[in-house]
Amino acid sequence: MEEMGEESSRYPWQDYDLGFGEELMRELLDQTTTAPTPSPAAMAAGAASADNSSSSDKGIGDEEEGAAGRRESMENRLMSTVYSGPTLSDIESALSFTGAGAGDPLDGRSKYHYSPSSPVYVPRIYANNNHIQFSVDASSIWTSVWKFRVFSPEKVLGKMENKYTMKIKSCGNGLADDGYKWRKYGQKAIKNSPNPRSYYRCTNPRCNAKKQVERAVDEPDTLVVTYEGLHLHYTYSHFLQQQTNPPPAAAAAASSSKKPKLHPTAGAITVTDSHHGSTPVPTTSPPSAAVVPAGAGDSSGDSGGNVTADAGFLLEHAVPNCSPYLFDGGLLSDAGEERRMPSDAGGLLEDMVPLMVRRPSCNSAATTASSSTTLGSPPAPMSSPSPSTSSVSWTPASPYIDMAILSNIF
DNA sequence: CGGGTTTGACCTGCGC
DNA sequence: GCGCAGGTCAAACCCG
Repeated sequence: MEEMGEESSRYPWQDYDLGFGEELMRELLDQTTTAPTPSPAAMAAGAASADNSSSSDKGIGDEEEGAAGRRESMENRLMSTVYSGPTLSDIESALSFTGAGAGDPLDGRSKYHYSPSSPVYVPRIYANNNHIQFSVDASSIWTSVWKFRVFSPEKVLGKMENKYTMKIKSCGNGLADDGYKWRKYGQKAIKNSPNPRSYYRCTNPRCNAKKQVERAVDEPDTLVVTYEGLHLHYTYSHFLQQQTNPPPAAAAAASSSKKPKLHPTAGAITVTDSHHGSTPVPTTSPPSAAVVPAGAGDSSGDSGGNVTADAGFLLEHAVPNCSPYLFDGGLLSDAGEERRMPSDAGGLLEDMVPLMVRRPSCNSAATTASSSTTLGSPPAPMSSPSPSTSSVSWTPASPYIDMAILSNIF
């Protein structure tokens, strides 16, 4: 409790930058700011739906829906072509928990506000230079700082670039396992930084995903991880998961015998929350749902069913729920309809992005999204307060493929 | 022996 | 063109 006060002052907010082109950004902001309101309410409603599923997200009037629809359409346009980083709802979902009596350090510039009564966090959006910045109040949750940036559309589309950076609070020397196997192919001293940068490449031969890992200069216990490229295959964890979904114990046993040597010195990602304090999460094992079944990534025994998301990289296991706004339903889902890949997909292309980014199965009703080329995720209000819907339920039958991404690939 | 890491060399882009 | 810094390569090494 006390330490959280201290921690929260260190990381009162989690910001998400989207480096869109200026013009697009302006357009989006126009849409956003001129919308007759509802967004905050809608968002709050969506957020609140974690508890009172469904009814709240229907409370939006037609007028508001229209405005929201336009905005979402624009957002969809942007996001479907540019974005493949962590969705806001991913993060927000991960952050969701009750009883956050946080203050609001960004009141002046915020557009959407944290609702004290809401069990989850309501993102806010505001312009910051050439970036649209989202913030999720995380002051009383944990000390992790997430930050991602997607570069301008022209870069992304033109060069298949797809970068985003995250800061991950961790302890120990290890790296968080994000579900993929990485091979280190280089290390380089970086100017003005005492910490070397390590270069990793996905071990899958047909995948050119890469990541860079370095320690933050000012925060030695924070890892700065930059992902680049797209994964064209399942996560390692997913294969394990598919082994007939063994019971957790068996799965854990199986996984331990096959545990890949990813980062031998890995410590743990530690996320501190006001309820449980630091919760180290093993990072060397495949964080598969089979290994870390629903709830394993959670607060292990968190009676309230509140997700404390004690694994920085294991968000999908900790909190797979989705909420239906902004980067989630509005931006990243397909008109409220789950897009499913044929079940004979054969294990390809389920994961286009790292675990942290992906969205596990969201099976609830949808919001108003209209885009058909989205990354993502069937919108799902956070109707389930428990973290029970983890990647366990995310079977090959319901992968999410962004057609925009596919078009870039092929 | 296979797979991963280490590390110096090499390549490339960019600013001057 | 030159130098610098970041990114990549690949041989040597390590480890289970």
